[in-house]
This record gives sequence, structure tokens and C-alpha cells, in this order.
Amino acid sequence: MTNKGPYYITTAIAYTSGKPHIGNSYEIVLADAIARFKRKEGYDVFFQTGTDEHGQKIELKAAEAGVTPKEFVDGVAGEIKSVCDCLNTSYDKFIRTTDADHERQVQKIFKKLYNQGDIYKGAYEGMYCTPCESFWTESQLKDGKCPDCGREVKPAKEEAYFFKMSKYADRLIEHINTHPEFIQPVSRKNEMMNNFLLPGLQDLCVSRTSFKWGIPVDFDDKHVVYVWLDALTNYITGIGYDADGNSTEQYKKYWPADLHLIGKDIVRFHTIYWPIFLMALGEPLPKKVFGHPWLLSGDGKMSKSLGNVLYADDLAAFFGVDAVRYFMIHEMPYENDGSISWNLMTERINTDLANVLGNLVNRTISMSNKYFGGVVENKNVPDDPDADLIQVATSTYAKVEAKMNELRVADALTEIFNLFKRCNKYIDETAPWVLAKDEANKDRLATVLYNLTEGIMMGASMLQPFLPETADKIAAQMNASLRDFDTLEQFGLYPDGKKVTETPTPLFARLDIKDVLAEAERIAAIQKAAAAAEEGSDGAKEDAKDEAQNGASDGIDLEPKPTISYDDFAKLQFQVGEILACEEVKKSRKLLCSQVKVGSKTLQIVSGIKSQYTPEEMVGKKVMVLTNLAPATLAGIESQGMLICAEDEKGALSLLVPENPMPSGAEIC
RNA sequence: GGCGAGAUAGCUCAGUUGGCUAGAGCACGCGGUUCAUACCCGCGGUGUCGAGGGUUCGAAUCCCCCUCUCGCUACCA
Repeated sequence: MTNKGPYYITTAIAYTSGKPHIGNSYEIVLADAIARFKRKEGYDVFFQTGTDEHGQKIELKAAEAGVTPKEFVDGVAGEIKSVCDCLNTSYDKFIRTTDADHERQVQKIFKKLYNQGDIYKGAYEGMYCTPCESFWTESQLKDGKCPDCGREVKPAKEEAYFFKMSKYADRLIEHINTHPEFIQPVSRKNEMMNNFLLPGLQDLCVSRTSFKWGIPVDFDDKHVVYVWLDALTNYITGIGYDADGNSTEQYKKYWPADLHLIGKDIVRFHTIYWPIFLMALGEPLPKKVFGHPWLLSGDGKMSKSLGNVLYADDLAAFFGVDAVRYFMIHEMPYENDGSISWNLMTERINTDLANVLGNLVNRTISMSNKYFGGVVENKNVPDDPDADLIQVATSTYAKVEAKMNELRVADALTEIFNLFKRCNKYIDETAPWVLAKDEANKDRLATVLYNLTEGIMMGASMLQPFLPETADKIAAQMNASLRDFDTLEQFGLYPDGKKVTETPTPLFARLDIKDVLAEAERIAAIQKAAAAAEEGSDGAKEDAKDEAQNGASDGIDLEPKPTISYDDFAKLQFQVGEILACEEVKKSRKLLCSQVKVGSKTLQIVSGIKSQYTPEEMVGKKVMVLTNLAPATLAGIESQGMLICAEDEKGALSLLVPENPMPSGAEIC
């Protein structure tokens, strides 16, 4: 096999906020299939995965668990790694963002960008809106005032570091336009261009002072490095990048990456911020970023309290590793989300793995044993059906390779199974049991079984990157080696006269749906018990990674705001308001416009609660209203106050209402 | 609201630059077969190709308009 050169593939690094469920494990399997395929094609592959371990959310979770952040992430990183391992993935490096060498490089990168002027310190002077707790850039101000509330803004009280995104925007737009393959699928490219690049990029705040669990800025240790600058750089630090110009040979060999495999939710970070960071560092950009769809639960939202969270290790223990790998790869189309459930898994395993593949191997070996004592010999007695079988067998590899090059991994797998289906048909066409009845047909029968064995071995060889254990099992039962990819256009390389196993064992057992559902019940019971035991936890924990900065978590802890005086509090006027009328704001997806009676006055108030309340159910409610808020215009409509709501970490809202009847206008104090 | 994608058989989807009686897999029904894990093989669709209009000899495919779904994004005072 000739060396086709280096190929560097990465997954996103997993956020260590908790054990990953099946939807989070899809990516590593997909990446593994591609990495193994490329290796067999002759590429010198480096496959990196790992964990992203910093951020406020981790800090909070660790505090909740009563351990240090490091202890917390050590535990979760171990779980994540063991899930990767139980799926038989062949990563070359598992990087952790708490690795000392990574942290050191991030600090050096930050400093380098600062020294060359791409990162600058605090440009907030005169642009902090105290009531809104928001910083604004000069261009965002409206008439010199806060664009949100219209009030005066004051000089900044906090410093922060910013990255000059806009400086590189034109170069990035140019790159994306001249490299149509850079962002996959292409629909994502339009989203990035239309929503971010063409309207103009804003400078990005790349440091935080509100929490400590991060990589300190070494020349200003009040600040920690923004998690995305920390996380994204894993792709280069993991293979030996050095900001001082002493990068390793490994880095020089593998960078730029051939493929960043990521979820569709983080395309923005990988196709805008990451390329711009690289441009600033003077490094080449990755060749391709593929934002894959999600594998979602077909049984609705996963939650521990419902007991329906699917974990790769549970599934692998019950169905077998390759069954789970097969399902994940097969069920995921290219652009739309796939779905998984116990029922769907059972159906796929029975139909494809047990019936088509397992049974094919089993019946073929059984016949070799029955008619020839297990010896497979090519007696070269051809007949009509042979040509088509051979044609399909020898042309499959080209089809598979083409699909893989397009990252149509599910389609590639389907092509391989088409060969197995062709083999089943061949048995029917040649009817070996009929040939066996007449001694005169013995050589023809031998030829048929040889052709079948060969066809199966060719298919198994292609299957190896996807279902490595199964491919090895087939090879072992056939007593031969899996084929190199550069021999897959030749038919007839199965060693003549080999003896297959005397005791073929089924590759995949057919499953009874009743047994499967019993297992699902068993796991659900365990999960429910664990959820109940977990004190004070009543919500899902697998929040999206970018919520890490929001301080969202179970039993919700918020980032504390500064203590205020009673005088400050007394400035706010809260009153009971009665909703007289309410209608949707047509131009908006989230807004409702209410007429609220407060004492003798009626205020028009716009609120972002359309997702939770219909206009009909709003009418008649007595609610808590902030009545002395400066008017603002929302979606073209003036809003003269604010309805007070509670909000959970998922964004569900609840209006606050007085416990006992109170007249409209009553003071809330 | 802005930008984008989509609407094809019960389900999941293919349908390249307009040209065949509009296809595949699953499910379902019937038939065949018995080497094999009750498996495999064959056969079976009267689908208004979302609605309407237009261009054309000819449109699922191009244009206009409508309805609905989805993605990203904005508004959440």
C-alpha cells in the first residue's frame, strides 16, 4: 500500500459537564470510521479527540459536587474517554485542555496576539450602561446613549481583552468564497455569511474576570482566557504547535487539518473565530469543517427522570459494539437529524446485521462444511450468474470510496451491504443444494462456494473501518486475512483450498423486541432511581456547551451581581397590573403586546413570552410589573414597562402573580 | 422581521444540465426455496411529485404567486 501522505482529522472536544449520551457519542464513531477508512486507503492518519474542561459551568458543577474543578473534570474526562473506548474508536491522541502543555501554549498564543496588537485591552471607556449591565462599542451607541434602554452610558469600570475580528473579516470572506469545500454542508456557509460576515463582525471579548476556572492570562492574572480561544487551539497544541516558532515535526507534518468534524451547533466558532485566530497566528486554515446533524432520541426528549437517556456503553453492552456503530453510522443522513430508539435499533439489527450479513456468512460456511468438509476451492467452472456477482464485487470499492470522499458515510455503508445482498441473491440463483444432488456438478458447486466466500471477504474488508470487530470475526471464520484496499478491484484472491471454520457462530443474534423492551425498562428503572437519589436535581444536565458562560445549571446558581443599597432598590417601582388585552406582535416570533391596567393608568408592555403564553390566557391575569422603566421600542412597538417573570435554565418562563387577590396598582415592596 | 433550505408511495428519502409507463429502502401482501439465524430470492403502488398560474412540443425538474415545515439570526425591558 503506497503512502498517500498525512491526514489529520479531529472531533470537537467534549465539554466535561457530564457523561455524554448517545447523541454526543455519534461524532467520535463517525470520525473513527473516516479515520480507519483513510488509514486503509494508505494515508498517514492522525486522529485527535479529547475534552474541553474549563469554564464557569464546570466551576459551578464542581462546587455543587463539593470537589475542586480539577477533581471534577478528572472524573468526567475519564467517563468520556471510557465511552470512546467502549465504542472501539482508534483515536491517536486524547487531549485535555487542562494538560500542562496545552495551557502553556494557550498563554503563549494569547500573549503573542496581544503583542502583535490583535488582542487589545479594554475599550469600554464611556460605554457602560449600569442598569443594563452591558458594555457597548462606539458604533453600537444610539445618539451616544445605550441602544437598549436609551439611558446615559458611563466610563467602563471593568477591563477586558478583545480580539480585532473585523481586521481579518475580508480575508475570511475571500477564503470562504474561493474554497467552496471549506464549510460543509454548504447550507451552513450561507448562514455564516449572511448572519455574521456580511453584516460585519464585532470584536470578540476573549477574556473573563467573572470566574477563575480557566487558563490565566499570564501577564494579567485577574483574567482567564475565553473558553473558545482555549478550546479551539487544541487542534494545534495537540500536535505540537509552539507560538514561539518551535513547533514540532509532527505539527509541520499534520497541520493544516484535513477535517474538523463538529456538530452543527458550533459551526460558527469553527468557521469564523477559529480561522481568524489562525490567520492572526500566521498559520494555514483547516481544509474542511463539517457540521454534522444530530442523532436524536426517537422517544422524545431524553431525561434521567424519565429514564430514557441512551448511553453508548449501555447500548454496546446489550447489542454489541458493532451493532451500535452500525446503527449510528447508518441512521445518520448527511444533512438531516437522525433518530434512535430501542425499536429502531432492533429493527436495523435484525434486518441488516442478522438477516442480510450474519445469515449470509453463516449459510455460506455451513454449505462449505456440509459439501466439502470446510475446504473452499476454486474449480473454475463458471456459469451465468458469476459475471454479475464478480462485477458487483469488484466495483463496490470505487463506489464506497466516492461516497467517503463526499463524507456520505451512511451511503458508503449501504454500498457495502448491497454487495452482501448480491451474494444472497447469488445463492438463490445458483441453488447449491440442487447442485449438491448430482455428483457431476461437484466442481461447479465448489466454484459457487468459492465465489461466495470471496465476495464475502471483499465485503468484510471494506466493512472493517465501520465494524472492525465484525470484519475480524468474518475473516477468522473464513480463515483468511482481510484484503488491502488496493486489491479490491480483483476477484479471486481468497487463498485456494483454505478450510473455513467447522463451527460457524452467528455474527449477530436476532433480537426479540420483547427482550429489548425489557432491557429498556431495566435501564429506565436504574436511571430513575439514580435521578431520584440525586438530591436537588430536577433537570436535564446536558445543556449545550455555549451555555457554559451563562451560569445555567440545576438548582440554578447565578453569577452574583454587586450588592446594592436600599436606595438603589427603592428606585424600582413594582406594582400589580391587570392585563386588559393582549395580542401577538406580528413581526416577531417571541413578543406579546399587553395593555396593562396599573391603578388608573394603562401601560402598553411588550414581553418576550409568546413561547409560554397565548394572548387569550394572558387576559385577566394580575401580574407583577416594573412600572418606572424608561420606555423602549421593540419590533417597532413602544413598551412602557416590564412584566416580571421567573426563568429556568431552559428558558421556560413563569409570570409572578400575587398569592392573594390584590387591586391593580398595589405596590410591590 | 431578515437570510437560507425544503414540501415526491403508509414511513425515510433518491430524482444530475426540463425528455421515458416518477424510483429505492423499510413496512405490508402474495409466490418460490430450504443451505442458513422462521432466513433468503421473486412479484406487487390508480402516488393530483404541497395549491394555483406561466414558459415549453414536453415541467417533479425553469419562472411567478400562495400555504405549510425546518435551519440560522434579531426582538425577550
